Amino acid sequence: MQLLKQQILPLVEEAIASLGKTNLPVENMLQPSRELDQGDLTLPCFPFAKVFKMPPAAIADALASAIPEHEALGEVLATNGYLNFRISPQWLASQLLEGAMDTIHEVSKRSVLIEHTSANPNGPFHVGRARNAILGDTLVRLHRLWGHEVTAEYYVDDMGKQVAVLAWALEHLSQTDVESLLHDREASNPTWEGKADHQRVRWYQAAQKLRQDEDEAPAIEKAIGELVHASENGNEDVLQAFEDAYQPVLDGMLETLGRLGIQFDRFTKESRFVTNGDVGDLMDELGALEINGVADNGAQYLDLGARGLKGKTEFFYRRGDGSSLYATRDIAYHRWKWSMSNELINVLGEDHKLQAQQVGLTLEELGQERPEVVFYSFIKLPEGKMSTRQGNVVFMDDLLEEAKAQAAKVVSELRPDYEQETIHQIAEAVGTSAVRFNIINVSPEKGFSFRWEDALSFESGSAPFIMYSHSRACSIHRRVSSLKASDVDNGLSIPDELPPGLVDLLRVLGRHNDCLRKVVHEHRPHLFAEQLLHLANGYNAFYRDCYIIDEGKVNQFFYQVSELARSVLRKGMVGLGITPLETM
RNA sequence: GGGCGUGUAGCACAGCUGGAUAAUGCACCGGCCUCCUAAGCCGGAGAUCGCGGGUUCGAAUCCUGCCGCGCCCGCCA
Repeated sequence: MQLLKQQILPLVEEAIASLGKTNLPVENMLQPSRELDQGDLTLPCFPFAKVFKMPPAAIADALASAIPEHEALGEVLATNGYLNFRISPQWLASQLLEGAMDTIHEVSKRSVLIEHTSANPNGPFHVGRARNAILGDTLVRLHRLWGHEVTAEYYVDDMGKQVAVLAWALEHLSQTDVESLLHDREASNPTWEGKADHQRVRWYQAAQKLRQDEDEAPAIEKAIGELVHASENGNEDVLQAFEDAYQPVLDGMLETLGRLGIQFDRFTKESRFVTNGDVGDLMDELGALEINGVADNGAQYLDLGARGLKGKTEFFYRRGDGSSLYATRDIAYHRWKWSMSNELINVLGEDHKLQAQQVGLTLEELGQERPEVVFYSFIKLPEGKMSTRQGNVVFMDDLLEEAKAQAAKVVSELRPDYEQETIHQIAEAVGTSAVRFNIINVSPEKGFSFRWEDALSFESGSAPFIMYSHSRACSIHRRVSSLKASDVDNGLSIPDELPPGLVDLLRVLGRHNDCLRKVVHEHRPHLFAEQLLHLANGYNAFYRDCYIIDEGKVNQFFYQVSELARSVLRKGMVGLGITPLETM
């Protein structure tokens, strides 16, 4: 808890100096207490044992009696060799109500470019692919909450084989061809009939199937190869045909993301770096590097083994025919990104780890920094891997519909008096928020299993739990606002005795910005999800212990605390992409 | 075969820049609506932290060797 640490660090350092030593790394050792019932900050005294030639417990005792009284300190207790500091709840309350939470953000404003999602525009999002978007968008929101200037960017893969396949299929296959090729597959869900991502992915899948066919394949491969080649040489007609093929698909995908509250500030097309000459210049520069190598057919690569890469060390950036590769364009893209921002963050699936290494090492070779990368593992289904080919995927659109339907069922049971329109609004907010939370709640590097049961859980440990606490605070706000001024006690005095639920809430609030700081710097949004759960939990306990409106009179102190919690909850929810409903 | 990641209660997961009784949710058992929304609150039970060594006053956390799972090792994207 930084709030307390700032106050007492000098006291602790003096106390240690009084035992005869200075220059010990006290600042790092004074840490947030592991066990919250022990206190707020803890100084383990074991490492001091050798220095002072005393048992740790005796050191803790000596330090405890050497710490002077301080307004911020509730109690200082030495137990089992630990020196525990408990914050004064009254002091904490006064600090928080005076706006302590608004003032401790960093002064320097950074401009951060976060690239996420960047999925190939060839079909609808399934839950696995959507993890990228949810993670990325949450990072965008949390950085903004922290005060950074953020650009959210989608890198559009508008050239290369995947789009070529789609464009070829749309040009050469009729609807009848497609459906007969896919006769053994599940039909597409009629709900999404008007959505181009669900429609056109059938053409893509049909073409993929044809490419497996021995008789058909050679001619198709030749045609697609020509398209790819033309796109990589910047052929404008071909690029235009590609765009006509993928743009409706991309629009459909973005519609899904929009429902989740995910938006982008900029779309940058991959072909841009080919047509403007950046890729060509880049390849010339790479060719002049010391670690450059040339294959028999003229293809070029960098030997990154010389720069510490293990395994396969040759990184090819230029084909034998002189054209560029995906990673080459990615490097050109990164140099362009660096020209605009002082921090780059990419969100990538774990399958891109090697590629990210190659891009990063090459950027360093060119004298540029490497971007920070947040990798995530794939979401599995209980039946196994999520795979479009095998048909065992959960589409985001289907999940969102199901979540909304479940939520609507719960709302109409819980609030029978609500009108249909209200129920739908609440259900949409609850459904989308729950889906986001269920995914962001898990640390990115962990591959987790998607289960409908969890995704549609609206109880403790879910987004609706947080939303519910927030709506309680809103309800109180509305009631107080509607009271006559004479019923509101204007004096703000903090009582000597505070109920436990209130103290817990204050302490959660006191830790809130510590958590946000960590999350923003270490790119670990799941910890912020946990913090909001604690906050909601804390608010519920406070709500239980403290009657804000009692017998028609408002307790001003309680009300101020409730209002602070309401505001922190609301901002935090926005930070996670949870809709802050005022009633539910 | 090599590289990277992961393995924590029946299930799903926090904690992993070493610190005191391993946190949370689901499921399970018991209690709380004449009082600001019970999508809530309180209590209970449930864990050889994958297995074996090592470093340390102290290891879920660091090192090492096994084992399981995932991803990668294309002049694809």
